[in-house]
Amino acid sequence: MDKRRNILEATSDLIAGQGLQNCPMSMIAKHAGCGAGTIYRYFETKEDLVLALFTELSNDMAESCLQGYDESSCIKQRFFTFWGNFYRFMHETPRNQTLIEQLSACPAISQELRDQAMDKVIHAGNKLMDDGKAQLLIKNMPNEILKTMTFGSLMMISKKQHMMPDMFPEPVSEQDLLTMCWDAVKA
Amino acid sequence: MDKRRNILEATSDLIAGQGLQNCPMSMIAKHAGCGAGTIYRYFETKEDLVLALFTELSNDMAESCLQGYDESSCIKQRFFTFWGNFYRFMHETPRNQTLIEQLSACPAISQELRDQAMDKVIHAGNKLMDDGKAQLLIKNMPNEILKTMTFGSLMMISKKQHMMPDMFPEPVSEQDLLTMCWDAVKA
DNA sequence: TACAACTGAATGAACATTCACTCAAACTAA
DNA sequence: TTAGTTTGAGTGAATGTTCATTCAGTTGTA
Repeated sequence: MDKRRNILEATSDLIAGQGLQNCPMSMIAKHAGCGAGTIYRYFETKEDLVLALFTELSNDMAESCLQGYDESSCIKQRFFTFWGNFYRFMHETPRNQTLIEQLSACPAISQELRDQAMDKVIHAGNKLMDDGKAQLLIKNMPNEILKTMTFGSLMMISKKQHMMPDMFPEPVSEQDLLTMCWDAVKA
Repeated sequence: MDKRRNILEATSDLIAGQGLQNCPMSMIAKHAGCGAGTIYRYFETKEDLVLALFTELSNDMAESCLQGYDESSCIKQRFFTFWGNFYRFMHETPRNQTLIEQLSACPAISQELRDQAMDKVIHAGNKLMDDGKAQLLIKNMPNEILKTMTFGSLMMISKKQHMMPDMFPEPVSEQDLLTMCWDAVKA
């Protein structure tokens, strides 16, 4: 009986399925099983709704990334756990992948909010990189570069697998992907 | 006096500046210095206009990537030339970066057209990867993975530098970025 | 009854597209 | 040459559509 939940779920499904442009409030209402006006009892505007969705998704991602992440493990182990979690979050639930993609291109979401949300995910990543550099296991480069390159390659590979599965006839090994990322950043 | 040219240029500027959503035909017409109706003498629909822009941009990118690319050089040299060209195309002309970003999220551009356009760019990349694997210099993995990961990381890093310059107080060395990519794919 | 939650038709704004019109250049016939 | 005629690029107000948002009315519940 949680209408707010229904509305957020419906919005997720529709944005992931049709794209942000092609999901009018009327359609969201229909999928959520309520009238269009009801949405406005829970969200002031459509922009508000999209923002709430983005915030929720970011939190989910942050939580996923830190599952089983143990800061007392060795650097390589931490790297594989953290980015493996991230990759699976995108890859096992393609809806997440598409949502992040769509919402990232949405002008309603300010760069500030985007950073703030992403920072939750990548904050632990900063410490990981710093520790790795201190142990001379990771290239001595700005964290922003190390993180962005890893993030970008995993994001793109999961996107492409999702959008063009034909191009990957044999399943792609997560280990192999993470090893490529590790090779890129390791000293 | 080339109206078509003017219209394409105006569209590029506006999409890069305001985003695809925020550039109505009326605004494009104004910037191109013509009436709204005139655009329809050159492009059947707005979608058509956007498609033409995307095709043109893809061709530019393909041409850029192959500048000074010599297939008789060694693998590492070819890798650095090819992907260095790609990175500079994005990085030196942020408009290109933003345009690719905006147009990639546009549902009007079919996955098919996108691949076709991208393939022009990355076709030479396939041979590069195959040659590299034959010489045991590059990891024995599907080309699609090797290319997508490299493409993704360079794309993301140039995007982030463009959108959030504050996060990169010191200039980022192109050599360092390419070395990271090379380390990721090398055997 | 009162009150909150809910509904979906109605409203108005934004926008792609159309089309009746303008006018300068090209062409023709004298 | 020149007056008359045709052509078609160019124009922008008008049209029709798509939506976000509102609100008068309905339903369910205490």
